[in-house]
Amino acid sequence: MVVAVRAPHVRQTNLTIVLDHLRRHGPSSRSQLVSATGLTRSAIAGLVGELESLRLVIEAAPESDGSPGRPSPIVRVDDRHVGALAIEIFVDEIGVAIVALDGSIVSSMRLARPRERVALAATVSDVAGLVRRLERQRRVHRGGGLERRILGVGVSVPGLIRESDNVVVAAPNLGWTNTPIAAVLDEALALGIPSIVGNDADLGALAESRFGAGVGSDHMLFVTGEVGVGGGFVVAGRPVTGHSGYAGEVGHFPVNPAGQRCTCGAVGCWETEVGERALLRRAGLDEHGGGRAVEELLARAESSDEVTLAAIAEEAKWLATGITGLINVFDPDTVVLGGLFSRILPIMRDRLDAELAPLQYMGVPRDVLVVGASLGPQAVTVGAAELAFGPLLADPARVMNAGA
Amino acid sequence: MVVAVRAPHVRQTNLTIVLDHLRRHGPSSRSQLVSATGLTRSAIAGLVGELESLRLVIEAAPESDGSPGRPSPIVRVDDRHVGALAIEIFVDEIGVAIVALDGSIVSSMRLARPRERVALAATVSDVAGLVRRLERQRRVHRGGGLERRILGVGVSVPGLIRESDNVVVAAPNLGWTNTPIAAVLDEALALGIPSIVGNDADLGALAESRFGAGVGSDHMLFVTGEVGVGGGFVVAGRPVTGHSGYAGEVGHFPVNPAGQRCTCGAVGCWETEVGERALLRRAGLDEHGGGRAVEELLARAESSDEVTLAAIAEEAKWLATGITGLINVFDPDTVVLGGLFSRILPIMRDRLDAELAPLQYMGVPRDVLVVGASLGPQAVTVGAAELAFGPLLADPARVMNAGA
DNA sequence: GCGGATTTGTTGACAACTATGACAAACTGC
DNA sequence: GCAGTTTGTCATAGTTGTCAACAAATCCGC
Repeated sequence: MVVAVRAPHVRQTNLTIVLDHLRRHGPSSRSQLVSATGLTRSAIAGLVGELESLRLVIEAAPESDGSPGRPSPIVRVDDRHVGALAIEIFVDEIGVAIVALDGSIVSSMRLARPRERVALAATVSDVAGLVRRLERQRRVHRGGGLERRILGVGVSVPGLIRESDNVVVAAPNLGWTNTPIAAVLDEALALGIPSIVGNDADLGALAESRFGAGVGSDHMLFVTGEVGVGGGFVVAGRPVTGHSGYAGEVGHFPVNPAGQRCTCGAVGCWETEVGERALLRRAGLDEHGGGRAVEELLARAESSDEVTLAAIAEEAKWLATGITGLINVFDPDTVVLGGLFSRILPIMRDRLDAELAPLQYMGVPRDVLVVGASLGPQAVTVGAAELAFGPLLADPARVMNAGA
Repeated sequence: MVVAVRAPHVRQTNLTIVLDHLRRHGPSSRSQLVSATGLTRSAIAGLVGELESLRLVIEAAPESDGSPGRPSPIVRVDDRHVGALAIEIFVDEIGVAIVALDGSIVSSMRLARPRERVALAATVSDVAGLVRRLERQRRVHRGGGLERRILGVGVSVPGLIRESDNVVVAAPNLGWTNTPIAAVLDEALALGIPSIVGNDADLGALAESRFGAGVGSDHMLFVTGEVGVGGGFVVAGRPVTGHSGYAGEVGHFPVNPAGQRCTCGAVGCWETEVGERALLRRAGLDEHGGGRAVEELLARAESSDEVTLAAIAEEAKWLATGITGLINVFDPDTVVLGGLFSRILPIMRDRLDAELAPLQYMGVPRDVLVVGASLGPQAVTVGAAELAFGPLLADPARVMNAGA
């Protein structure tokens, strides 16, 4: 059912647009907001005033910029009063963080863990413990200072997430199947705020598009090399999630029918040719060697080891193959490479460009920017927080008035 | 610049929602509109009244359905007063048609043409001639009857279209490059209505999603087998066009690096393995034999010719490979197969299902419906008209009041 | 056939929001 | 200090959907 628009929706939408503009473009004067939104001065005054009373933005004294006329007050996002709890679940570690509305990480904690503790119960217990420690730390640091309202909980999981009920349908590396992580976590944390769960690559894509290398892009494709390969497509700041939220599983995109069998059962998936395992294998290292093996590989590349450089060149070739397919299907203006891919990008840049050039469709120049991610490992943290901030951004007044 | 929402936008949006609902779900009573949109009875009364005075809908007498209460008048799309001109440019023929607001084809004409006339000038001159003949026929048939206002011109071209200025960037089968078809056509037709150009596969996707096999689907993927392979993805009734309008070129999606060289220059594109040329080649027929060769192939399949059936089975295998990749990337709820694929679907159904089953991601059931297209060759006609109706659907009052 | 229950259309008062225009405030440049 | 320019503020007006009350049209049971 398509819900129609009602009169108050106008206000809600315009509040969102102003807040969003400030988050994306940084501090702006009121008059800049007027020209950016097309609204009148009075409308902007009302909207900024309401956001200010919701403590979501602050107005600073006008600064004269040398041009004639009365100077306009500067409005910026107020990063002091609200926050999101970002929870990251990886195979080898878990992390929790408090993220402010401007995307900055206020405080965070990480915990390495042995493979025996990846099961649901152990994971949730470890996360709850970490959250309690973070809370204690916050209380000490605050020292009578600011109370930051936590508005949402965003959870990153390396697996397939069903959007409708936040269930982890499959997370092969964790051994989870149909795991109701959100429900279990909500009970353990008892914060009274429902968690929202997302796929790690999708969250990375979201963060890069809003605060990282994808800022300014309309149609961004994010491809990240972790143990496997993940991806996400973001149109106009919104992730394309697909019917159930499973979109972006580019790792299992068939590129080589003569290739290797994938963990998913099919043959020749993209992630059998690119990503950590494929690269380590080609470089003659243990493909299950994890982070330590990757560091070894990068060191060897640094010292121009031939086998290693050849492996990276091969990686570039297959990366280009898949990216070409995705460009033909999605037509992005920017492709952001994350994770392992962004680390080896400087080394494989030339080869990658050379492989991409002739593969363009019909000789038509596609004008696609291929760049490395700029947020690094923090992308997932920020992305999880963005997920948690979703309701606030969609309807600022409702969310802020709810718990006040 | 994101334009903010203003008060009149509410009405515009609600008019669109009501009109759209009637087009998609067929005639509805006012009370059905109330529950579908969430608006009040008074609001619906106002909206329906305005659409009626714009001559876009008609209200029929209430029909009692046996339930208690006052019966509600039936509202349906008025298909008599407005229309779109759909122009289809193929390699071997061109077609023009008048399509009503409800998606029905009012009148149409086709013209087969020799390969010598595919150049821009000859094409436009042939199209203009055909449009004039259609106009004459309309005038005769009308016989003092209804005047149908033509609100837009939609043009289908088998090539890459730049959305921003309706230029055909590349149409290999026509030999066109950077061809400003819309501008030239506007001058030749002199209708005073700007043409909007779309890719044939994208238009087929749009039509199937609104009036064909994709009705009711939220996330539809359309894959059509013509000489090459085209595709389109439609989310919530809107085509995903990409940054420049090039999205959906699934034919040049790399599936077999050990395969054949494609006309685009790359190796192993999907359309080297599936589509008319690939199928004819495998069946031992002339791959450039066109429609006649396809009919021969279908006849042989009918009489259970072994080579032909093996070729179709191979087609099913490669079709499944590509579809799997697209499902993993897009997560559609429905995949609609068009063109050649829908014709051979009954023959390859079992093989296709068998190939698709094990290729699902991580053993998670994906619950994707794979169906044949239901509009046949009319899909492109209807899709071109939908493109032309775009402005009307986006703002009914403005468009109808403009030329009145 | 008749009255009650139910559903729906209509009408007018109301609320929410933005637009408009007049005026005041704050700055630059001369 | 004054003219010119830009911006904030305020009151008023216009548009649109909501709400509540009432009228209309149907079904059902008697």
